[in-house]
Amino acid sequence: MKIGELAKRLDISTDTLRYYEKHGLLSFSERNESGYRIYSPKHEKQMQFILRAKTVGFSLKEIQELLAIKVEKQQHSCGEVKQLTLQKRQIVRDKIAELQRFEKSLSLLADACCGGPELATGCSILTTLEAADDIVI
Amino acid sequence: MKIGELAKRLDISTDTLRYYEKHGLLSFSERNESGYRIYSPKHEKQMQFILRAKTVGFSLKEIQELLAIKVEKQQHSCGEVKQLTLQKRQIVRDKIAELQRFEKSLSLLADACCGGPELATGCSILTTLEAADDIVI
DNA sequence: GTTGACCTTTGAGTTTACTCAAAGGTTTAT
DNA sequence: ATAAACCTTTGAGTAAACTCAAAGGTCAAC
Ligand SMILES: [Zn+2]
Ligand SMILES: [Zn+2]
Ligand SMILES: [Zn+2]
Ligand SMILES: [Zn+2]
Repeated sequence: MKIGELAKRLDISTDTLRYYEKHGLLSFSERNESGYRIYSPKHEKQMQFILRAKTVGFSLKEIQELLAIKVEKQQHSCGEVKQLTLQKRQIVRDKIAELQRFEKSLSLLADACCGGPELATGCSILTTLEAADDIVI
Repeated sequence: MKIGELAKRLDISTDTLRYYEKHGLLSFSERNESGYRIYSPKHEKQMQFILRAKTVGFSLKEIQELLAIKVEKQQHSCGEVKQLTLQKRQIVRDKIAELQRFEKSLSLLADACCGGPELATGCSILTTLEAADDIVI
């Protein structure tokens, strides 16, 4: 299978496949006489792992760590894998918490503003952001 | 007030102040005979607006729009300001939703893994990410 | 036998918000 | 007078994950 076909099957671009190879995520493939990459089902499986890991929120760097464990399963423990997963979850939770603070502040701002066609001179959103005391957060 | 003093008062770096000026967020200041930037309380107020807007989640680009409205309040309506705020809130909500999907998937993965010192050969996290059918999401 | 759809590589651009370095001019303190 | 602590500009680097362009080789079809 050449790169175009694999890309179509995975619904990603050929650029992405070359990018993953270059960055150590996708194993090198064989090349035919013309230098074209020739992929096997093993490569497709590996890509599915990568894409599934992305789906659950892992970054490419984190996926690299998972892959490193995966190819040397004998050298690693369940605990290591779980730790990576829990670490990631904590990062995600922290981001959620920050965004929820944003959401709350923005809601407070929006609720206090009439949103009408009046001039923005007295807009409570602007005046709140100007205000010296932090009402917002 | 020179740049170092303003930076200290705002607890940001002088680089950041120059960066904001260069990118159209902070108004140009006067310069003294030596070419040093000299800031007035007006500039400090403006920076406080910017920093407060950042605190509630606005990006620098969005803050530019807010500032554009703010300096020409007569030309703009409350509705415009509220719309920017609601737009931002929607972006934030979408991001939260995505992260919550991540959080759920990661929790499912973590809960299914024993996390012990066993070899990772049978780790359910790895096998789930390998699996052909999408149990995860 | 040439068009068009593939494939190759290298290198640069995108986004966001800074951060740092280099090379130099100015002010303040001793 | 000289060292330390400021200030200036320009330009480059960072993270993350691609994405695109240029310039060219390969292959199948008509
Ligand atoms: Zn109003
Ligand atoms: Zn308003
Ligand atoms: Zn286990
Ligand atoms: Zn496990």
